[in-house]
Amino acid sequence: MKLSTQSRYGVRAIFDIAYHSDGLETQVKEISRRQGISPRYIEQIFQKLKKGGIIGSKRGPSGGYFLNKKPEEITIGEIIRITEGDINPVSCVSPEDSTIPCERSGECVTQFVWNEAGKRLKDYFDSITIKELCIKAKEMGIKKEFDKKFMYYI
Amino acid sequence: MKLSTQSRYGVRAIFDIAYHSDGLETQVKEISRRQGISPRYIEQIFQKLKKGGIIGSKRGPSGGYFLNKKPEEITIGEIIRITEGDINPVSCVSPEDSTIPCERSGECVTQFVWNEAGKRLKDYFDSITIKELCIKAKEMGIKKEFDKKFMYYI
DNA sequence: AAAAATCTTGACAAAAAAAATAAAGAATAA
DNA sequence: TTATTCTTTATTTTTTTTGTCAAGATTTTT
Repeated sequence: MKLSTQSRYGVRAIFDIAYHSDGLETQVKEISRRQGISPRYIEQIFQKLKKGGIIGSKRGPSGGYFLNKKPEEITIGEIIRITEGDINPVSCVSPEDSTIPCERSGECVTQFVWNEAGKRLKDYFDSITIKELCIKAKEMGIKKEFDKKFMYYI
Repeated sequence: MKLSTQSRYGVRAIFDIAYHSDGLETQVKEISRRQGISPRYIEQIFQKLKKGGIIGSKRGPSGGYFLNKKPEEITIGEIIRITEGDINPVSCVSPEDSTIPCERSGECVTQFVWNEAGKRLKDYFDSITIKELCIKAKEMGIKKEFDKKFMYYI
């Protein structure tokens, strides 16, 4: 009943881009340093999130990953669906597994419980956006770190 | 984000005792046959549930496992807490892991999200009892199977 | 008292999933 | 052209889950 680290890290990485770089190009290296996540692992997670349409990327110097949508348009649920596969406490009620429905479907009295639990999780995760995390972060006093490319020495 | 089979099987096994044997002594063999779960595995799960106080046991012929409480007093949440350890989508907010709180606690903006999600799951699972599963089973037309020891041939 | 049925305990093994690392390659900016 | 950064695919390691085994203890039945 635990979220995978890909989901947890994924949410934090997306938040990181939104909070520290205003959603603009951010290098894996920077996210890795700020969030304490292995850069290689972030890259792996970001490939999924990119396919999922949440982020885009640009190669080369001053490249990086950026948000494809505004923070208020990205929900936690959206991220988790991509990193986790789906949001359901059991796989026998997952839509993507519907090709192989549980063979006990007709006699399984617990099915509706798992279904309803999944529904509640989805409802909650879909109601929280990255923007709200940013607001929360500000409240918590987490310092914004501007990307070096925006810094000028005077 | 999936429940372990121990949790799913655990709930079904408890339901089985309540539904098919009215909560009285039921042999692992019978539960195994009805629910399609390996008898050894059921035994393993039942050891936890026994320590958790949900079921009791009696050895020897005509022995078996029985419910220590009425079906309406056993919640799904109770069972899952025993089989799963706790009900939380991440371990950094789990009470039992509080000895090793996440080292990023102060700066982790996602913590409250996982906390709240866990709370919603708990609220739901704690609101469903085994009795309700039994009612549901009757509605679904699942046939009650009386234990052989209550059967007399006339 | 003996035999059969049933739970008990702890260890063990197999399988699956998750987590993390690696390396060669392609694109881009300076 | 070179350094930087993402891309792709593979591999390795670790952890968790799932399941099995066997010897032992208890109780009922005969």
